[in-house]
Amino acid sequence: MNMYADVLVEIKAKQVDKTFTYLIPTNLKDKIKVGVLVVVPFGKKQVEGYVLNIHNKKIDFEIKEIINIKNEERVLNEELIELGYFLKEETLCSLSNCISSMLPKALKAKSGNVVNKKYLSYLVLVNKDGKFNVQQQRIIDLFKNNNEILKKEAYLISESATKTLIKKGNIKEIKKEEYRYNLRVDELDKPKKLNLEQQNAVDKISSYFNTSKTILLHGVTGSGKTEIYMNLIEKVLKEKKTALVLVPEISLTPQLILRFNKRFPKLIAVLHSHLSDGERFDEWRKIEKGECQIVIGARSAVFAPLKNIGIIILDEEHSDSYKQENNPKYHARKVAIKRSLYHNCPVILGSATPSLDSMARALKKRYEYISINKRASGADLPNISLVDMSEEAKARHNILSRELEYKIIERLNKKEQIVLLLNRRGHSTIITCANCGFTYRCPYCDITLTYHKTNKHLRCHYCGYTKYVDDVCPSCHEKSLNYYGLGTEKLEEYLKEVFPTAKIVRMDADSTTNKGFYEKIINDFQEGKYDILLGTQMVSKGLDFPKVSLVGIINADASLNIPEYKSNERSFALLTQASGRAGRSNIKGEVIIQTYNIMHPILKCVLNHNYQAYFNYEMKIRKTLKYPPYYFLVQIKLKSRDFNLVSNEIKKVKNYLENNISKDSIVLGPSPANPFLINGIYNYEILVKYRIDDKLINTLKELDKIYTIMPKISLDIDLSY
DNA sequence: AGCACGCCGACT
DNA sequence: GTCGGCGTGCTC
Repeated sequence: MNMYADVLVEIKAKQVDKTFTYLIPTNLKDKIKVGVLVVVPFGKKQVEGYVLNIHNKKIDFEIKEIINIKNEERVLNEELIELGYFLKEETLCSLSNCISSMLPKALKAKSGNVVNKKYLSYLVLVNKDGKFNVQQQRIIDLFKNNNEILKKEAYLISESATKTLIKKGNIKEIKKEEYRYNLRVDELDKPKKLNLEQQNAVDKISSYFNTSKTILLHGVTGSGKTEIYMNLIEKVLKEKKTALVLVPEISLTPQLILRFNKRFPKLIAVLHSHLSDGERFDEWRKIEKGECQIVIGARSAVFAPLKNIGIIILDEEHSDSYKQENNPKYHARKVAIKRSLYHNCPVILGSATPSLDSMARALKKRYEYISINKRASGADLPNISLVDMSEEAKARHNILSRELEYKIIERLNKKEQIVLLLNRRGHSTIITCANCGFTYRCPYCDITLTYHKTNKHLRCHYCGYTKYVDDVCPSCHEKSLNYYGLGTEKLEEYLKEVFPTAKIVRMDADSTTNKGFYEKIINDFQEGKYDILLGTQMVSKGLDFPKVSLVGIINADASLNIPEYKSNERSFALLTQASGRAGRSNIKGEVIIQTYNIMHPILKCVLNHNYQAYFNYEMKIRKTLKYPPYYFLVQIKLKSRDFNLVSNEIKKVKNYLENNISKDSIVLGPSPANPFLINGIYNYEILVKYRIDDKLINTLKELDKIYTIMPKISLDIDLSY
């Protein structure tokens, strides 16, 4: 009987976003399974593709044969294929785009550079009898304590003697696969004794094992959530099931990985962006083969090919990093919940500052809700106070307020540590000529350039454009450039001036470009090699420094003033999380927040550690303005290098939407996106707010079709904006 | 995405 | 008369 395979060819274009049927040649019949990669003829070309289905239905059109199988091991299982279709529905991206974004580069169809397995050569003893010279005997003796030895070791004694023994048939060479990423663990950790609140949480969550319940675990900063997770994982392992742990990229520190490894030696596979393609490939296959029962990783690890999952944990569930910003624009939380339905296992959403979305669902009883109100160490939450910077600026203290400066000196004297948050990198953000008013702007984007003093250049933080700068104005040639706007570099410079004896380290995207720098800064700070750590939001996430007693937030307004509906939510989380770095162990913590908006309601909530008040306040706004979680929101962006084209088309998009969706849905815009010009491309956006709209998705698909065909313009839809 | 087919302008 | 522009449409 003829067998056929439905193959998804690896062409990302939407015009070929469907499977093509091929005849399976007899010589490949037992090798071709659902989920393997194959090479097929496609038009005049050969392309790679994924086998998504095998059947024997009669075909009424001409058909070609599969040329070859690329890899005997399959790269997709049934669940991942199902997830691919799910992603396509969620994001409106092509299926091949969705599927390839779930896989490590090495396993994607048609990956340019081939990633191979790594092998090590070993020797095994075949026959220990015979006449040997001294070197040969020493090699034979190596096998007294080992069944197999590394070829390298035998070569250390003598390469030629080793080869002679192989030739004589006394020993034999075998190749074994070697995984590239391995964490060595010298000491093991025993479970810590849980406090009452932690134990209650564990008990309650355990009662939802073998159900697909989503549970929001709302625990204050430092409440010991990691310990709860590890306790739960232990129970899951006892049931012979596996665990998937997701954390934001930034908190996937070596410390966290080590902590899990000490507790669960050899059971952990790690997936994050700092692995090489080879390492990621190896980690993936460890998981696929069932050699690791626990996966810990960032966003894309939500697709890890674990079987028989017993629990899925999303730590810091409010984090923006769970949303993929390029296509397919999925949210890891949604994928996690989808997977929990497949595996019939609970999802734990952990956070000190739950997203409004999750909290609203918890209140509606869609999610189970568990809260922890005390820090595990017994420490109190830090004291938070606000400083009015408009007063300080009058006293010429516009970078550090007198209060914060005084408190820093106090901590330096007591040999306690300080963390300072300034959410803006570079030195100065605006460079203006005092003589003629010239301001440096990016030639490709409509934003001002940021000055980076370390290498004396200006940089665009959107497109990466850089330009050297001297102190002469390019317009009037006077030496009259002024550097306004505070970034981390300038803050560092200022701190070194004010506290000349303090040891200061800066952590931001610029100081951590080299591999391992991030890790090194964290380690050094933890070991007390520095007194002050300053940086962007990198310093606010999940780090645990017991000796930090003071956190200073240099400019709380930066995040509050961003014109986006989520800016309050982001600000509350950022400020609360940053505050949570203070006083985590036995030293009382204190937080100073500097602001020009001393009356801002969000700041008041942060000040009082009052999540509930913040939640109520923000929900009221969202309700009035018809934003999520009361309404769903879709963002539609239209982009082109041709200003006239995109300005005309965006109006047509708006008309088309208004005529083809429910009358109850609200179309906002078009308005220039922020920023309007990026890298020479003009960006417009339209937002659609809706509750129930059964016409919307099809209308969006139609629009998508129109603009995929139209040249020089592209449409971008974000369904979970 | 590629690549062929196809129908109109400017050239040896 | 032909060479070549890129609009349209198909790929199992």
